[in-house]
Amino acid sequence: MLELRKEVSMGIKEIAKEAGVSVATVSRVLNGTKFVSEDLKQQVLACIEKEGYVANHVARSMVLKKTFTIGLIIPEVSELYHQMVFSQAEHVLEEAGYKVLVCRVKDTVSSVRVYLDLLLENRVDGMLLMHETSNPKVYDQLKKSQIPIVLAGIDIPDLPFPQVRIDDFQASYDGTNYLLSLGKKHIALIGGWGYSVGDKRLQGYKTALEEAGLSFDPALVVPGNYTVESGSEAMERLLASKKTFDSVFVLSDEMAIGVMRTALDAGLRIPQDLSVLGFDGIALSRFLNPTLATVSQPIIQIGVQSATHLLTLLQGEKVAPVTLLAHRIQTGDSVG
Amino acid sequence: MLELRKEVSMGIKEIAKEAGVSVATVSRVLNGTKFVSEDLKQQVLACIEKEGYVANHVARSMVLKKTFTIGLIIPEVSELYHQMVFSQAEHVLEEAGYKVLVCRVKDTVSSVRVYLDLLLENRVDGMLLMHETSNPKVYDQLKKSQIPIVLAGIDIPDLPFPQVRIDDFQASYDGTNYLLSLGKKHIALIGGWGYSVGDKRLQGYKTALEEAGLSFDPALVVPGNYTVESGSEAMERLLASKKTFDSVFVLSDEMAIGVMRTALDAGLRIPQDLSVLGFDGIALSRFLNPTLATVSQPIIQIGVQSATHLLTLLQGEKVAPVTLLAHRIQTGDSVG
DNA sequence: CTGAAAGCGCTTACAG
DNA sequence: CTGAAAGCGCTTACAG
Repeated sequence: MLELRKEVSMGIKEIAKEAGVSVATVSRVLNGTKFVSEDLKQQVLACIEKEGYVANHVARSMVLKKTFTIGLIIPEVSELYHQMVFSQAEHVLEEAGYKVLVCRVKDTVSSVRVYLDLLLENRVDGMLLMHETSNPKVYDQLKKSQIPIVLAGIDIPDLPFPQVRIDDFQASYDGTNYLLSLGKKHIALIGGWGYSVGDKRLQGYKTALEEAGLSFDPALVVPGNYTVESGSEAMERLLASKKTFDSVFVLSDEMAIGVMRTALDAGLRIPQDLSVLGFDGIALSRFLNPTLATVSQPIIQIGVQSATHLLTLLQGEKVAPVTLLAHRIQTGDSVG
Repeated sequence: MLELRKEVSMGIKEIAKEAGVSVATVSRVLNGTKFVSEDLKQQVLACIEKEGYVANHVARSMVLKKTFTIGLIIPEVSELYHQMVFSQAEHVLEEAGYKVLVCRVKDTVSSVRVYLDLLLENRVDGMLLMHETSNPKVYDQLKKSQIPIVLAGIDIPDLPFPQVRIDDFQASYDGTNYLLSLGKKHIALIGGWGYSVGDKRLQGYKTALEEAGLSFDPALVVPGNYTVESGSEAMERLLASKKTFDSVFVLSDEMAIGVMRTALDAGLRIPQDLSVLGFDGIALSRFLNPTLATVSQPIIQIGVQSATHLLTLLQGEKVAPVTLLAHRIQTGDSVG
């Protein structure tokens, strides 16, 4: 019992007493901040080892005014793409001694605000934003937050934070042209609208059609929320519309999985009856049946670069306002 | 400039001064811990609003000796299954006012120790362990840690912490019998060995074969690390072995995806030439082509239940040492 | 090189 | 109902 209580309450002060030194000295050997004579250092280290002392980083954070924690705001849907970006970013951050506090946002606007408060109250040193929001109040709060923030894979024009992403207009334009180049005339589009990235992709699609002299048919544009399930539902809606289409451009690979499943269930052959082009280029895409052709984002780079930028900001230096990374068309058997 | 400096350093003390009350009073309206007269409360609230005061939870954590943070140790591979369990657990924890600090372990033993130190130093209130380790030192450290811990989906017999999981022996036994009941005679097995859950599944497989009067062929048992890629490689190894097998039991759905891809590339028809049975029952399994038959874990329940148990422990109450949840066979077109 | 002491921003008995 | 004051476990000028 006594043992347990000691275990819990053991602090720098107790160590200092046992080692016969001051707390300042213990702190110094713990952090290596200043030279401590070898013998004292050994005494302290011995006591720390003996008592199984575990440093208290919350006390440390308080005086340092630095928590070594990065807040990450990430949408809960579209697991695979965001997970991969997150995973890469986390490695970089971890390497630099930072922890990550993840906030997975369910799509409502209010919850972003809640998470933002949470992160700010917990005094994160910086934030990585992977989720667009259109709430002006959240914008204001972000601007006032006084901490380094990087937008990864998204574009919020009103926010003065560095962005790391692809050119979504161009990527969608290229994807659409890829289908056009294969002779497709009726290209359906599935994605999420009403926010910057989605809308830019919609524009890229429209522009490509226009330049090809094809008319834009709103009935071929169906919303989806980036989950497999929503891809499936969007495809059902397209089939139910009785519209003619020879291909579908799906703005996430996960939705494309749902689209292909529903198409196959409807008796369509891919790509003979229907070509399916995805977006993201998740690792899984190459393992699907048929393998998925997709507009591939440089996922690893987005993660690594946005984290690296954040670290740079954390050191008080500047980074480019927009870092545009290259997308590319990944071929696959789903298009032909 | 003055504005900014105020913003940053604004604390409870400044609010108190502005509102003409004591810091104790501000603290009380902030936390609702004690009755404060309506007029004082309004004054304080007005100042907080006006100044955009953001409470400092690190200071709060220090005095409360409670961080409202849960540490989660999760393997980095096998994203989908663990991600789903994590996602569910997080919802429950978040609902109860806890944050989650995620540590994604790359499979080495030493890194578990690093993460454990990290979590302990940051004074997490409890931990959810989803990653088995066989390092005795880590065991000791865990036992001495004095905080509530729950094992989610894993089984470490030497550790006195509540477990929430399926019966892995039985699940594997049932899966193998399912294939046997369809007349399969040569069942290959792909999974990860050398730790409790994997070994139990191997035993279930062996026992089922034995009871069926079939001999166990070590050459049909191939290791994989639960990623899609490793499933693919394992299948390549099986094909290269020139062994005869009519079915393969793959101990994660993600590996099964890799297995199917490689089998298809080799010209095998699924399930006519080869039946593939997965394990986990991730949401994606129903969208694959062919749809994946799998031994389905109650993923949502594992996540919810383990988090709920942790909350119970956090309140000082006890929970059952082992909570066994039901698995079931999910049929699919990959088996026939 | 080492120590005494102040202070980080809160909460909470303890008085009044 | 409200306030003065101690204390949570550290770090770091400031002296010596």
